[in-house]
Amino acid sequence: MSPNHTYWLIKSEPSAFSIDDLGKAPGRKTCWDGVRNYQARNYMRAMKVGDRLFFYHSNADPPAIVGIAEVVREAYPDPTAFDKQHRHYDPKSKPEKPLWDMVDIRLVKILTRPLSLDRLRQEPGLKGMELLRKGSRLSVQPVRTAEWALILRLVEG
DNA sequence: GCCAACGTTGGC
DNA sequence: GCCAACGTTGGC
Repeated sequence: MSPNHTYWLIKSEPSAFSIDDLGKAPGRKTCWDGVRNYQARNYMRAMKVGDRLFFYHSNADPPAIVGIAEVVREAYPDPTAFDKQHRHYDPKSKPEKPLWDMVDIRLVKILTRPLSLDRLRQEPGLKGMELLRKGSRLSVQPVRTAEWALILRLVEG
């Protein structure tokens, strides 16, 4: 088993960008812009093409893992940080010295049966999962291989 | 809508 | 370097 992260979880509020939005995007691809947290950014920088991600709906009813995606382009500067009009504008990030990065992802599958946060909490094997940690707000986080495999088994019923 | 948890900012 | 104030996240 590789010591490097290969699995991740990314959060999105479905009212902002949902798994269905990803499914309807050209090529079922999107750039994952707008991340403005250093730890989340660093995790994105560690992503490799082919890494898989769980797509999680936060601020949703219910909050749940709703799909699987994969990394199709590794970290590169997030242009929304340079745009004064943009909601995620950050004057600290300059084109000649970008502070914030993004990756490109592609939808792999939409889960026919989403796995709710409640359901995940019922799994003893997921006790240490970052998503389930009290107060956890990281929007990009690593998922352990064992956690990934366990969740896939739940997905398959 | 509430509010706990968290990250960032800025005064000192 | 400390820490209060503030803004945001996200479950409920």
